[in-house]
Amino acid sequence: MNEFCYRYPHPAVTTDVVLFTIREDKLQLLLIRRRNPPFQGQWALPGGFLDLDEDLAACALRELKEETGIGNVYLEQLYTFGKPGRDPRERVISVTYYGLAPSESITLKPDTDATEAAWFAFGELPELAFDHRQIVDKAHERLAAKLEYSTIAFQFLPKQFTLSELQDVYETIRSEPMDKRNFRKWILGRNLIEETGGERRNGSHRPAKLFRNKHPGRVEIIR
Amino acid sequence: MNEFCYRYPHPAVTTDVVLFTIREDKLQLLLIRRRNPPFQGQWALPGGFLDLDEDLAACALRELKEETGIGNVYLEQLYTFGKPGRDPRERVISVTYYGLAPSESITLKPDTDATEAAWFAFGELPELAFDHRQIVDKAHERLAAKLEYSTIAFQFLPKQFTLSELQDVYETIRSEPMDKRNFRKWILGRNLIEETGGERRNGSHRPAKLFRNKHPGRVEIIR
DNA sequence: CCAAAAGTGTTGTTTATACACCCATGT
DNA sequence: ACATGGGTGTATAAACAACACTTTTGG
Repeated sequence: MNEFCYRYPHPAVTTDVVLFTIREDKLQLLLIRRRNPPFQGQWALPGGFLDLDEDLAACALRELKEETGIGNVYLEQLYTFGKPGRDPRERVISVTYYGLAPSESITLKPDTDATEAAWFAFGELPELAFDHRQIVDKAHERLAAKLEYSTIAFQFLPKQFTLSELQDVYETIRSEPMDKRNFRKWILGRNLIEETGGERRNGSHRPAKLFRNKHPGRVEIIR
Repeated sequence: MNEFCYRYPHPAVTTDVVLFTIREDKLQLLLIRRRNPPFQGQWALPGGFLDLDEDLAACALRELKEETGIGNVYLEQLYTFGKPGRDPRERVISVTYYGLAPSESITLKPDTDATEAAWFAFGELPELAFDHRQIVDKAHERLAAKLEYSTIAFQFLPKQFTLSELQDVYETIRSEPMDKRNFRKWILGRNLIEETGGERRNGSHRPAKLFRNKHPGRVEIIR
C-alpha cells in the first residue's frame, strides 16, 4: 500500500476517449457506465490511468479495448484537461483522444472496468461524470472543424463506400443538407477517391458505384 | 525526502512553452540554457514541473515568467508529449504550450532556474534537450497552419500597427513574399481591423496609416 | 531632386453556388 | 407501372491571382 513515493507531489495521469460513429443517420458516441465511485453508476467516457511504461495513445487504445471491446480505430490527441478539482479523489491530468469508427466494425464487449457500454446520440447525451461533457463538446468542435479541411470523414466509412454514404457523413456532422451534384463535383475534384469498379445493390433502385480512399489510413489536410 | 506516496505509480507532469516572436524579419523563439542535469548546459524550452494546485496554463505562464521574466503573452495549448523514456530521470508527461509575443514587449530577465535565456532564429536552432526539437517543430507547424485560418498573426504585433508590418508577419512565417495590393484587399475585406487615425513616420518616405485589431485579445477563426 | 516605403484598380482565372431531370433497379 | 435512391450539366456569383505606377516624406 502506498509504495510509490516521490520527492515532489505527482498528479495522476489518465487518458479518456471520445469515440464517434454514425448510426441511424445520427452522430453517436460511446459511453460507459461507471461501476465504481466517484460518479458510480453515471455515464462517462471510456478511459483510465496511464501505465508507467506505456505511451499515451497506447493507453487510450488499451482502455477503450478493455472497457468496450473496440479496437482498430482511428484516434487523435484532442486536448489535455487538468484543472485542479476535476476529480474529487486527487489531482488528475487527463490526456484526451477522439476517434472515429465505421459503424460496421464495432461490436461492444463490455468488460470488468465498466458495467455497461453503449452508444448515445450526440444530441441526447445523459449527464456525464467529471468534466466529460466539456471534453465531448471539445471533441465535437474539433471533429466539425476537421471535416472541412481534412479527409477525416473517410474514417467513418468502411473501405468501400458510395458517394451518398460519404455525403451522409458530411451532412450528419454539419447537420445541414448539401447539394448532391455540388458535393460530387467537389469530392471528385479533390482526387482523393477512386472507383473500385464494384457496385452496391441496396433495394429497389439503381445500384450505386463503390469508391475507395486512395490513401487509406492516412488523414490528410485538404484545401 | 520521498514523502509523497501513492498506491499506484504516478508520472511527473511538466509544462513547456514554445514562445515565438519576430525580430529582424525572422521568426525567433525563446530558449533557456539548462543549469542542472540532465542535459546540463544545453538549450531547452522554458518549462517545469506542475504544482498540484495550479492549472496547466498557469504553470506554463509561471515557468515562463520565472525563467525568462516574460509575462503577459498569448499562450495556447499545443500537444501533450509523453513517450516513455523522453526524460532519463523518470516518466514525464509534458503538456506543451506555444505562444506569440510582439518583439517590443519582451525584456529578458533570466532567473535562478536557468543560467541564461536567449532568442534564436527558427532556422538556426542549437541542439535541444529532451525531445524539445520535436515540440518546436510541432509548434511551428501549428503556427503556420493557424496563420491561414485565424487572427493569430495580430499577437505578434503591438496594439497599433501598419499594414506593411502585418504583411511582414505573414511573409516571415510563410517564408514567401505576398502581393501588397492583394494582401491589403484581403485583410481589409475581413473586417478585422480599423484605422486608428494616427500614422507612423518612419524614415524618409510617406508615413503609414496605423491600424488596430477590432477584437484585441481574442484569436478568431476566419475563412 | 532623390531614395524609400506607402498607397491604390483592373482583368482574367478559379472556385463555389443554385438548380431539375433522367436512369437503373426490385417489387 | 411505380417507387426509390443513383447519377448528371450549366449558368451565375464570388474569391483569388497577376500585375505597375503614383504619392508622400526626409534628407
